[in-house]
Amino acid sequence: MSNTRMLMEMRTVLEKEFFERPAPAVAPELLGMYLVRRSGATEHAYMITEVEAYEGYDDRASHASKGKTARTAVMFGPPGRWYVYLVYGMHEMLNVVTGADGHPAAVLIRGVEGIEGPGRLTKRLGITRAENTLPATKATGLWIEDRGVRIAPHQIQKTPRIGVAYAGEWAHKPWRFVLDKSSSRR
DNA sequence: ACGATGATGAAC
DNA sequence: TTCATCATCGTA
Repeated sequence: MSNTRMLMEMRTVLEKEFFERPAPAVAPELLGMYLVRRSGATEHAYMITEVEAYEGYDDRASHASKGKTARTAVMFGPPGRWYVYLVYGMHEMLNVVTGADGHPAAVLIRGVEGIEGPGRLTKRLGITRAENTLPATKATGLWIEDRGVRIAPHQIQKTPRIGVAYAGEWAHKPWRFVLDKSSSRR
């Protein structure tokens, strides 16, 4: 079997260790990975194209900055679990918990190939708070796969996070990472 | 530019 | 128990 063929067929479910790092390190590496959804017999995979990092207690844009509560408890738990919450009374937001157990951090998945916007994404894939706290590292209902796509640094656009103007200095951190289609060829 | 729509956290 | 706020989106 050729090397190329092996790469093309590579399908590795991301493990807990992948997520056991600071969110700003994990987030850009999720670009090019595949969000995989199984509903009954059908399975769909979507390449991740837009993410945001929320890191630690001090990040005022993060829900964790208010401390551990019923909602945010999962952020304080082990890495590699889903954190799904409702915002504006109608949109479910999909996050993966990162960092060591006890350290609150997560990456918000804001977009995948063909679906722009965190609310649209969860609606299209049928993701709700029912997924909250479930592992993102088991190939059951919803998980993330490495399918061999490698993203070069010049294809990643860094910007401040969206919708966090209330967060003071933290609003300026360049912790939103977008896969830039126009720079995908060199 | 604005309203929808309900959970959350903090104040009372 | 009430209140302001919210990691957004569709319609105007």
